[in-house]
Amino acid sequence: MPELPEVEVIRRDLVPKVEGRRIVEARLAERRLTRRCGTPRRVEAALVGRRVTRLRRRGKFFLFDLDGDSLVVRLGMTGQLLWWENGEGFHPDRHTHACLTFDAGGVLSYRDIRKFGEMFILPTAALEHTLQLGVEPLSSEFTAQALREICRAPTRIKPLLLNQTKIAGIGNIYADEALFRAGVRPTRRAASLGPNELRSLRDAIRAVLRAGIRHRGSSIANYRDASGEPGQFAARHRVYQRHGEPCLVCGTVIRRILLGQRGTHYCPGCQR
DNA sequence: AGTACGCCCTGGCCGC
DNA sequence: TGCGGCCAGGGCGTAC
Repeated sequence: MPELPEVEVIRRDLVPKVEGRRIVEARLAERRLTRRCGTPRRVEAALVGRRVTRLRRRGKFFLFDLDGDSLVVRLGMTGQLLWWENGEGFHPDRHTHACLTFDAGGVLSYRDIRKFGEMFILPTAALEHTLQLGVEPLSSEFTAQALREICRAPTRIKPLLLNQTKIAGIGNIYADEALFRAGVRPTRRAASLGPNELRSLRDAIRAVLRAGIRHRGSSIANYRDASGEPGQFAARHRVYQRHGEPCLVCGTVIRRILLGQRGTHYCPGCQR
């Protein structure tokens, strides 16, 4: 499931391929992709002939800037953005829902088994207002003080970390891993966290996201990078999907509970 | 305001 | 071998 690190890995791979390139052909074959706004035909028409000036990331969203407008891509649970140099080896299958051809011949395809992802176009100036995303956790704005403000809420800490309007880009895997590294139980009320815990959690969030990027993402289910390769970070998960196994730090059996309808993994020994 | 729950969607897995 | 049933879960809408 692509979260901030996976999106960032793909973005970095794609930057040298697409930045400065012009889109010569666009095909969207799935109506659901544009459900938030527009239609497949309108998005296709808005893409052809446009040059990608920059490829940015905001939370879990890709932003392909097109000189005034931006193509927004979110991968949902099973989305993949795959790059095919000169179109070589590209064969769309039943899960390939979109395909962009660039002026140098490269092809960017969008594949999504469960169709939870989306793809639409907005004026660049409207992005922030429309997407309603919180602070970027890897930016300098994400200080312990910023996290303290976010945590002034009666909610439990884990659902808060998953709230994209508070902090952008954290999903189920990195929330569980960050809480483990910070020694904080996912069921704790956010407002009950002390200064040391807030600092520790802020540092843990940044460390785990950076580690995820360094190891090219977590390949649970079907995450693949732009070249179709899996990431290596899942082997370094300390709690996520390790329930029933001993904690690597204290040996206590990792537990799995439901929190906000999400599978939640934690160590009862290390997390208080 | 938080929290619960259903929905979307498909492949993988389980039990029979 | 085959098939029904269940599960995962990001984000959103609805109800309480």
